[in-house]
Amino acid sequence: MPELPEVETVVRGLRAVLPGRRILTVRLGKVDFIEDPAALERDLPGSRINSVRRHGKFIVAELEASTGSQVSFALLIHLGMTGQIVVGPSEAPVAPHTHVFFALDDGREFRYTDIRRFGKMRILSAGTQEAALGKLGLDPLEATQAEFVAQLRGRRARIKALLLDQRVLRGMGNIYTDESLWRARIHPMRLGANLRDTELRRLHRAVRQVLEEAIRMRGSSVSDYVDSEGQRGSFQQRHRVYQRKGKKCFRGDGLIQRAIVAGRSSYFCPRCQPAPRSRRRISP
DNA sequence: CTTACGGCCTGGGTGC
DNA sequence: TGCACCCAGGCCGTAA
Repeated sequence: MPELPEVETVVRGLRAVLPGRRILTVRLGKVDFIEDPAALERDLPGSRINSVRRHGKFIVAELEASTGSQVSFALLIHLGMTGQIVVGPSEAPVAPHTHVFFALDDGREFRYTDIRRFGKMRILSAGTQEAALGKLGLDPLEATQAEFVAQLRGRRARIKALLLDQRVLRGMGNIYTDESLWRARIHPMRLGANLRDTELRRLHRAVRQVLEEAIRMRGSSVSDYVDSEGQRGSFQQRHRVYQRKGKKCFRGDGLIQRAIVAGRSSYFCPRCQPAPRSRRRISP
């Protein structure tokens, strides 16, 4: 499942091959995950890719319309759960569930494959970019400790839900949320408002460490994630809690538990990550 | 306004 | 062999 480190790895790969390239033709398969397929077919052919960047879990390719016109727009891609982008020779065999093909001016082809089609693709004109991306919260790697703490302090939702909320922090998903909470020794059901500042600072450090290490290891390949060169990541070898239910905690004798928190399966060590005092429903 | 929750989309994996 | 069921991330509607 592509989260921040996987998307960052894909973006770095694309950045090595796409800037300067021109899109010659567009071919589409199933289009139900594309906001406006006709816009892709209309605007992309002849356009030039100026840059590629990551915004949370989104990939943003900045484009310039065909020769001379100077009109700039962007292609926004979200990989969802199973989205993959590969840039390679146009004669390479086509993977199943490949629904987008861009022929590039160096003879290669940009392909988007997405088994479940939970991904999203849309064209952003200059005016709509802020509306599409402005709602997102802090980048967890760019946020200072003070900004991070300020964003979570006083919030009454569970810390797991807050970390997953893209309006609070952009880019965290289920894996890195659980791994960060384990490192910070914070139970996923704790409420933001009940965390001490020292705990929030510890969490900030844990989030940064986990994400940075995961990026160095080119992400986690749990099921089918591969980067733009078709390479798997290796951070799954460093997972301490994710999908380790019943196994021994790396820090002691605790056994990793699984529970649904914020509607997501969550893994944690009940010994290192003490549960909040369960003051349940007080309804009459 | 904030939070919680259920449902929806899709299809591979699992278990019976 | 078949098939019901689970699950994933984001989003939306609804309720408290």
